[in-house]
Parts: sequence; structure tokens; C-alpha cells
Amino acid sequence: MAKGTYNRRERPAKPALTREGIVATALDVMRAEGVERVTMRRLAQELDTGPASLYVYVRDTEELHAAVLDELLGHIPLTDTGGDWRTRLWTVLMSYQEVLYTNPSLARVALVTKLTGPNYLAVLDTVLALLTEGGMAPGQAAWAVDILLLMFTASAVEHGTQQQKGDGDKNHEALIQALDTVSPDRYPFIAELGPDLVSGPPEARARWTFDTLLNGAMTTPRPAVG
Amino acid sequence: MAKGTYNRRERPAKPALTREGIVATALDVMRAEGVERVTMRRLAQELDTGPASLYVYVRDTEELHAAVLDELLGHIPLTDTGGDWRTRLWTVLMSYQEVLYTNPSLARVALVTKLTGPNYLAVLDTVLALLTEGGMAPGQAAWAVDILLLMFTASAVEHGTQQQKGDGDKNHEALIQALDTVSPDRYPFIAELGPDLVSGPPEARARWTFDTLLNGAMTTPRPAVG
DNA sequence: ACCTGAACACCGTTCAAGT
DNA sequence: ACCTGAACACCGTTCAAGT
Repeated sequence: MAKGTYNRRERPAKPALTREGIVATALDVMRAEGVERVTMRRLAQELDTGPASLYVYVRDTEELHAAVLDELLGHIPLTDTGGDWRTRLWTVLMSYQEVLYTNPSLARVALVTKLTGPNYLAVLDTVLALLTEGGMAPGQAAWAVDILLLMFTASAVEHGTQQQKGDGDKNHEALIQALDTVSPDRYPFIAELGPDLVSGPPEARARWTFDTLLNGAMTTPRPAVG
Repeated sequence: MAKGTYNRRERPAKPALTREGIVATALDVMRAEGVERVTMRRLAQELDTGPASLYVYVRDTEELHAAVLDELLGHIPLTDTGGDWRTRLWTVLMSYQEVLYTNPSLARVALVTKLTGPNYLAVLDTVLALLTEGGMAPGQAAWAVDILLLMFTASAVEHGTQQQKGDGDKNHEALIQALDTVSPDRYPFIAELGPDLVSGPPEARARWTFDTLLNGAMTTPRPAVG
């Protein structure tokens, strides 16, 4: 850290204080410590400045998280994934969900803020293209893409691997416990089904959900829109 | 506040320090100041104690929020709402969504934590009953109830009235702006559809979503479960 | 313009110590 | 057991003041 002869070409320790530098640092911190550590203060520390400085480049924490998510979405393969349109649509949605799955906090961001980043738009456009290829009318596809992405985003939020401690497991066990010991008088249908409600391999459930949404969207005409 | 002659029967200013008292206070604070003010510290202040005291009755903030939500769900009408099973199912889901809609922060809770409260279980049981009445096989209904509640919960999170400032509106306008000015070369399908992607009366979209899920679930058999 | 120190106004949770 | 003061370890955001 001595002043003077430091060669600035040689791997600068800190990214520049720009939007790109901030987002890049956010990605680093996220991968190393999880999204919950991607805070203005933590980032400012990493960038050797005060938190106030970041507000020149980023509106607020939510916008920062959205930028991080868009960056992540940039890595999912959208073309040449093989198979017919239905298979390719499934592949895209699974890739999308995987990104959110491994980081449920970002999935929450996807639900709460309207994403407008270039990579999210690319996913959107690809899904629309595939639905069109599958013979869906444009208006119908416009509504279908919404529920497809919403459903898989929500599912990621719900089932996403809470990498923090075994919290998710405890919660899940509590649910199974509750479903199993429920009063048959008050909740006859839950009691009848019991743990079946929550069972089944996740992949099979995801696939059934996908087929259900697609079959439904194909056969349910939109109401006349004024 | 003078000691001595205060008649304790006369509307005690503070609820007792019990789980019920805490949840009741939480509801008051929520209605008066919004869920984001339902914090351990705020509640402790309201109950004239320190935040640490609450941990005797409540595991953590998340559990507290879940308890508040369950309380709210206790008010939705589940029986004698009129119409055939499909109409009644629609009514239940709309009531459920309305609760979440007016409090998106609680909708987030519904997504993140597995709810096991008595009133949530009652909603679950009712939906299962109606699907069964509609002729759906038990196993099929078990999976269908999951996607129905998940979808309407997610939708509430996404579109819920952000009563805090005009934040939601800004966000929405930004999306419309983005969809409208998108590059037709990079995003041909989005450009083609434009604002149509986001248009349509919310109620009509909700209804289409409902019919789509139901039609899909009715016609898409589950894979053989081992 | 860009940048920042410091402040304002908060959080959740734990723990040692009291009753 | 139940209850608590105090502490630990953080947050987001604004603003006046500097360069």
C-alpha cells in the first residue's frame, strides 16, 4: 500500500467505482458470502469507500440485486439446446429456475421487482419464440409466458435451497408433521391425503406443472379483450 | 400511571405478555403502520418490555409474521358462498388472494415459509374438497392445490398494492417503457407484442389463469408415482 | 459532477443476570 | 420458568460538506 511505484496495470485490487465495478463486486461477494451479504455497506467496504458513494451509480439495494440477477441470467443457454419446441421450452425454464433455485433471495427479487435487464428480456423473448413455434397465437403467448415464468419463479422461492443452516428442512419437517397429525374432523381431505400432499419427486412435480400450464394455456382461450 | 388504585378490569392498556397478546398487538401495529413495522423491537415497545422478552413466546420474526397471516386468513368465508364447485373455488381463491393482495409483505411470508396455521389448513382443505367435488382424483387434487395456491400467492406478491409510496407504479412504468422501446433485432417477439404483454384487465387475467390451471390439471395425468 | 464522513433511524438475536 | 438490560453485529438512506 506504499504510495508511488505501484504499477496500475498489474491486477488492480479494487474494481473502479463505476456501475459495472459495483455490480462485479456484488457478484463476487454473493458467490463468496451469499446474497444477504450484498449490502450497500458491505460493498462499500469492499470498494474502500463509504456506502453513500454507491448511490451515485445505483438507485437502491433492490436495483442492485436486480442487476446481479440479470448478470446471472446471462449465462443460461437459450439457443441450440436440442429437441422440439416443447423440450427446448422445458430446458429454458429449468435453466432459469436453476439460477433462482440456488439463490432464493434473488428469486424473491424476481417476483417483487419488474425485471427489465437485457438478459431477462432475452429469456422472455425466447419463451415467446418457442410458444409461437408451438402454434400458440401471439396474444395467448403473451399471457402464457407470464404464468410460466411466474410459476417457476415462485416455485424457486418456495423450494430454493436455503443454503443458510438447515432452516428449510426444519420448516419442511414441521409441515409434514402438521399434515400427518391433522384432525380428521376439521380437515378431512388433508387427513385423507396426509403426506401425499407434499410427496413426489420434485422433478416429476415440476414436469407435471409444466405440462399442466402448457396444456391449459393451449386449450383455454383468452376472453375477448377490449 | 400512578401506582395503586388503578382498576385492572378497566380496559388494560397493554395486552398480556403471552403468545396471543403478542399476535394481537402485531395485528394492531400491522393495521396501523404496515407489516414492515411489525418488528420485535416495535412490538416490545408497544408491550412495554424489551425485545428479548418476546423470544419466550415466538421463535423468530418469520414465525410471528406467519401467525399474523394465519389470523388474517381466519376471516375469509369458506362455506355457503354460492354457485357450483368451480364458482366456489374461484371465490375462495379470490378471497385468499385479496388478503395477500392488500399486504404483499405477508404474501412473501406465505411463499417462503411453509404455513401450518389452522386457518391456512382450512383453506387447503376447502380447496381439496372443491376439487374433489369437481371430480378430480385425490392424488391429482393433491398436486393441483399446490399450483393453484402457489400461483395466486405469487401473483399477490407481484401485483400486490405496494402501499408504500408510488414505488410499484414507477417500477411498472419502467417495465412498460422498456417493453415499448426494446430493440426489434434483439427481441423480435417482445417488440412485436409490445405493451400487449402487460395489458389486460387484472381480473380477466386472473380468471384466465384460474381456468388455465384448472383445465390443465383436469386433463394432464400425473406420471406414475413410485 | 463526483465523492464522502457522519449521522439518523432503525433492525434481529443472544446472553448473563436477575426474579 | 420467566423476564430483561445491555450488548453484538449489523442494516438503508440522506445530507451537508468537501474536491
